[in-house]
Order: sequence, then structure tokens, then C-alpha cells
Amino acid sequence: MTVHHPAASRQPGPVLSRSVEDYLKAVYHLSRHGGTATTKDVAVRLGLAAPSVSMMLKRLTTLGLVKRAPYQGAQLTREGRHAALKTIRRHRVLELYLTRYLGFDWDTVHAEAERLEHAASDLVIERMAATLGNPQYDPHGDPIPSADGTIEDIDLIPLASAPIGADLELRQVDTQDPDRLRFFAGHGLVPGLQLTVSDRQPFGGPTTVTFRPTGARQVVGTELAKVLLCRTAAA
Amino acid sequence: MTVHHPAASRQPGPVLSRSVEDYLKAVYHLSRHGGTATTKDVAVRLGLAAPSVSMMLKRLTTLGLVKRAPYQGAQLTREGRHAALKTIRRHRVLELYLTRYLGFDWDTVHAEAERLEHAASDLVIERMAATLGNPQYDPHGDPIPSADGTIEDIDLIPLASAPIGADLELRQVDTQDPDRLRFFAGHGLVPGLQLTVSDRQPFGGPTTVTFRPTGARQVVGTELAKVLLCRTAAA
DNA sequence: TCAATAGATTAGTGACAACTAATATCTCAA
DNA sequence: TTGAGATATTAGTTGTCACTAATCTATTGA
Repeated sequence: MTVHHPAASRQPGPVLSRSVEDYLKAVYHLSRHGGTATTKDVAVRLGLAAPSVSMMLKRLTTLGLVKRAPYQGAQLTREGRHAALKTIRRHRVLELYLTRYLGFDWDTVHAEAERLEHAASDLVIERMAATLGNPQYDPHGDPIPSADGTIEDIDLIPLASAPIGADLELRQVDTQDPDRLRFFAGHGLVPGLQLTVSDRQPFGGPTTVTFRPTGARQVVGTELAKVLLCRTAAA
Repeated sequence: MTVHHPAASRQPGPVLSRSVEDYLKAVYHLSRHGGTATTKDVAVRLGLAAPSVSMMLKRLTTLGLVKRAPYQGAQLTREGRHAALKTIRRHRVLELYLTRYLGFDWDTVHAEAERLEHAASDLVIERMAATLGNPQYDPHGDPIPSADGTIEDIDLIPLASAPIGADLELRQVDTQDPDRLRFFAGHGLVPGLQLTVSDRQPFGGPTTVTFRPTGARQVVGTELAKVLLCRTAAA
């Protein structure tokens, strides 16, 4: 009689379980820049065994959320992408709300949002978004999908591959690792920062940047420079 | 290897699944005023079939959260009560936060809190509680358990059985039904209201109350008067 | 071209938490 | 004291979502 559990009804559309939402997010992120999400990649990202992922991807295919051929990777269908973006919206609105109004730091907020995103109703999320002034970006600079499931898609370049001399704006910090995030925050490397690439050592060496307008200099190792996503600064 | 799921780790103590938390809350409420929670009562309260409850109560017994003899009812152990009160604290803090800061009405907030209470970490709850000024009562007047698991226990009398002439303060509205809650709010019957019992018709008839200091009169049917819990007004 | 290896899938299992159908127990009223 | 009806439990299934072990496929370097 009572249908029960799978996340106990949120709003319209078929209710997706927590697991399904997590898989959709993973496939979304992994197939983000063209290409497909392989079983292995999804397994690593979610910390699961490969067979579990294989099974689930098959199930998602029958649910029409994923397109996939065996032994090839998976991609989201229109419907799957829509569901993924709704979850990502919930996540990012929560991250911003928790940092703005409940005193969380950008390095710890991810884990909190990860649990709440599956439980918060659309109504709660929209109230939070309204309270925040319908923000465009979360604390890490990630764009927040709109309520109707569209997302900004600007080409950002990793600091690690930006040309020397370029005037850039740091837009997005593409990691969730608390230690890295603390390091970035501690050195002023947060979204919105204006900087100029002043030097880079060859053979995968570190990049040196100059903050504008202060002129402060900062050396950034390659691994870190890869997750600092920038766009060319407005003139 | 990875232990996984059961509500994905909240804080110390063994992590309890969403289901277990719901059962503990149900047993808590049903055995609240002495007595035990029967299988049937729990089943009705949670909207489940009796055999499911029977099984789960057995499991909770082996987990040491519940004391029970077959065919008798169940009661919480010290440990079970502690867990229940933690969940209830989360629920009530959430209810108050959602009404205060996110514009929810007291009649709709229950369902929202019901889902979030299983996902919000203790840290989130404590931040909310601090923001609210460590409140004592939720929007319905229910006492909020303290973080260490103690709860106020004042004897309240239902308006339906208060003596005529008594000066009372409405302390708690003991229903979650949105329609009833809207009715109460629409007629000023909210926690904190000072009133005098001015009349009651015999044979289970309605109670008439006078609001202090305004003198406004209100007739309340027996069914509703049973869930309006009062204490004698301070002199 | 082919074998080694990395990756993917199938097969079989287990925990959790619900269900229905069948059976057992309790309680109360005649 | 007994039997009817209410309540509780046992037995057997189901669905979800994880796991390991075993097998299959694909790719790639010799």
C-alpha cells in the first residue's frame, strides 16, 4: 500500500533514492567535459566496488536516466542530467547557506551538504536561495544551477596552464579536500581574486602569481594550480 | 570494507538508521506517560504493518535500545531514550529554525523537520540552536531536549479537563495535523496565550474560554480541547 | 597477431526493512 | 470456563544496494 522509503517524497517527479542521486551526480561530474563516465571512475569517486556500480548503471539505464553500452562508459540522458542538476543545486545552495548563516567554513561544508542535499525539500532550498538573494555561485565558485535545471557553462582555464603575463580572475576552486581548501583560504586564493601570472618554471614546475592590486606574490605548485580555475580578467 | 549507509555517520555513538530513529521516537512518545508502546500503536503511528514492527522491536531489543517481553509492549532503555531525545532535539530545533528564519508556518514545518532530522549533523543543529538563542520550546510549545539528553517534564493539563474558572496559560499544542494547527493559529490559540475557562457543557460538550486580558471568548470542541495543554497561570 | 593486464560484468550472498499470509496468544464477555 | 475477536508473532517474499569471487572483454605492447 504505502510506497515508502526512497527518500520519502520530495516533490514532483519520481522520487529518487539517495544512492541514485549520488550516482547521477558522479556521472554528471565525470562526463562533464565531454566523454563518458566509466564504471571504474564512478566506483572510485563513490568509494564503491566496481560490480556495484555496474549493476546500478544498468538499473539507471532501464530507468531512462543514463545512456550506456556495456564496456563503454555512461552518459546522462536529458532526464538524468535534470535530476543531477537539481541535486547539485540543492548541494550548492546548502553549502552557501551553511557558510553564510551558520558559520561553517568552506573546507568543512561539503560533507554537511552532502547529507542534507538528499533530505531538504525543494521548498527549503528555494527559501534558502531567496534568503541568499538567489546567488549564482557557491563558496568554491561553482555555479549554482537554476531551479529549472540550467547551469552556467563558462570555459575556465586552470591556473597551471594559463600563459605567463595573463591577467586573470580566480573563479572556481575545484577541490573538496579540506586541507587544500584551508591552504587556499590561508593564502588568499579564493574566488574573485584578481591576479597576474608572473612566472612558471619549466617541466611542470610551480606557477608564480601576483595579486592585483596589492602586488603580493604567491608561488603555487602544479598540483594545486590545476584546480584553481580562472577566466581572463574583465578589462 | 566500507561500512556504509546507515545514515552515513553523524557523530559519536553507534550510527542509527533513519528507521531505527523513527521507531525510537514512536516508542518514546507512546510510552511517554507511563505504560508501554504496543506493536499495534507503533504500527499505526508509523503507518507500517504490525509484523514489520514486531521484527524491528525484537531487533531494537537485541541492540539494547528497547526493553520488551513478547506480547507485552515495549519501553525504551536508558540508551534508547537518550537516542530518542537526541532525534527529538534535532526535530524541534529544526522546526523552530525553519519557522523563524525560513518563513515556514507551524502547520507545515513538521513534515520538513521529519526528513531533515535524520540528515542534519549535531554541529548543524547546535549552530541553529545557538542562532536561536538556545531556545526551550519549539513552535508548538513542545520542550526541546537539551544537547545532553534531558527534557523538561512539567505536568500539563488538557484544556478539555481543566476546571471551570481556572486561569491557565496555554503551553503546548499537541497535534501535528496541519488543518488543526491552522485552525488554532487562526483563532489565537498558540502557546503563551493566557486564558480563563469560563464554561463547559456537560456530557463531553465544548469548553468556552476567555482570553486574558482582551476578554475575547472562544468555544473549543472537546476533541480539540484535548490537545491544548495548559498549566495554571503564574500569579 | 596475440597474450598479459586492466577494466567490466555476471553470479551468488548478505543486511536492512518493508510486505502478506498463516499461526499463535491474549483478553473479555457471555 | 470458554470461545470470539483483537493483537502479536512466525514464516516466507520482495526490493534496494552493498559485497566477494569468478568470468569475460578490450586494449596494448611485444
